[in-house]
Amino acid sequence: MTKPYHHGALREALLAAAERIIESAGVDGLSLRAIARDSGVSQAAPTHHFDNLTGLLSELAARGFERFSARLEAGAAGADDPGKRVSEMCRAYVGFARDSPGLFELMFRSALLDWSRPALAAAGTRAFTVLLEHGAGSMPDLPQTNRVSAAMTTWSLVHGLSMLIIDGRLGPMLKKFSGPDVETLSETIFAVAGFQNAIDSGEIA
Amino acid sequence: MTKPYHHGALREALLAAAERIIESAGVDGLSLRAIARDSGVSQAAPTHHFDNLTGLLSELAARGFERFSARLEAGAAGADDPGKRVSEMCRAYVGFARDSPGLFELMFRSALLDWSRPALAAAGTRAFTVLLEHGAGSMPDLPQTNRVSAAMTTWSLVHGLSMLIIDGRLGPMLKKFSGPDVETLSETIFAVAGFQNAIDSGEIA
DNA sequence: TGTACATCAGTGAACGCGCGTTCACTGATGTAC
DNA sequence: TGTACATCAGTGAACGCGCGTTCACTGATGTAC
Repeated sequence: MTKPYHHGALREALLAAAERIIESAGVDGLSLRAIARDSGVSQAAPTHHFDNLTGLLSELAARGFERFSARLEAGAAGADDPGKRVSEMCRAYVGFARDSPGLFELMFRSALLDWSRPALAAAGTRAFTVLLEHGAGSMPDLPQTNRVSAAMTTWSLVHGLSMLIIDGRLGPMLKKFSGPDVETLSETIFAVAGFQNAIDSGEIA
Repeated sequence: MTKPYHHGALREALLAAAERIIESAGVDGLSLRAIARDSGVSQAAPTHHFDNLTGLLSELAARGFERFSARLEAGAAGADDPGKRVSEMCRAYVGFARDSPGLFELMFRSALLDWSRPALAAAGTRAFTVLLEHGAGSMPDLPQTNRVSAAMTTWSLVHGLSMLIIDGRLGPMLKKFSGPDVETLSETIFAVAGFQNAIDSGEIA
């Protein structure tokens, strides 16, 4: 089997390579040249598929948000009690961040992305929609402001936890202060999120 | 007044320049050369004061953590009710992030820092201590694990909010979904943090 | 108080590096007739 | 079914850039006697 001159599916291959690199070398290790190298293609080849590095990263982030949304939904789908649903969604959120820390970082470092691209904007919006609908689904009668506030409180909580975990200093800090381990802390916070949601929805006065 | 050959306080000047650059060009715009340029000094001069870029950034981050801790303490000091104290500390946390987004990002991007440096490690630990003592100060009888959990829940919540605000996409998203504005949302979350703390400390069953 | 000398804190040129992007090109593919 | 030709998807060399760091140097400062 000889290498054909035309790759056939270089666009997909480049995105796959980019994800591989982002997870092994970090966001800052990503470059068009590294991606081309990893794909076994000349350094100029990517320009036939993407305007520039920002374009490639934006596409990668868009796909990341799609998978992220799907995972959040799958998490929420596994529970019917509203509080539990939020807890499970939070577990999915942090799970995604821990499984794909590089991709997660990319998705939330907007300086690297072009949010005016429709695919990315749509994917990002969808992720928030999932959090809003499943989190605040149990409070359809509340004013929209309150529903959004509740969703954003949940988002902030798990986003902060994810960031602190990914950054790598949370574990040592917990140890130093004789706190729980990361898993136990996460469970506590998932429970708090579910509980908080119950308060917001009026189930608990 | 002619420029003396010896600067006199170049070390301080370099750190000041670094902070100026980090806030105007972002963390990724920082380089030793840019710092030297901004300080009006040759590009090789910084090596007489810092081992390398990581050393300079670590020192800058350490000082950032000092100011951060002081601000958290000042916030907490302005209130005596435990819940209020936590709320005010959260306000200080987010306020710091919004006032110095570049510095804040640097402080929480450990890939850029050398946490084995004593000054940085001490400053980081101190920040957590402040959060722990003032947040969980009202629950001295609780097991240490619970106190740390409570402090970390608060930390996660405001850290997530800070990150989302700084990243710049929260505002547009709130608008798109007819949510509250950033300030109102922040106030809500500060209140939630105080309330959550009251629950954790056992004041509310 | 003077002076020799060590040390400190700068300069400016140069190194090699990886980067994004452009360019003229060429091989492969698809399509109109 | 053949064939001419346009278009597509690659190559490889080159561009200019900013970077961290090293080097031999020199001016300024401080100190021992």
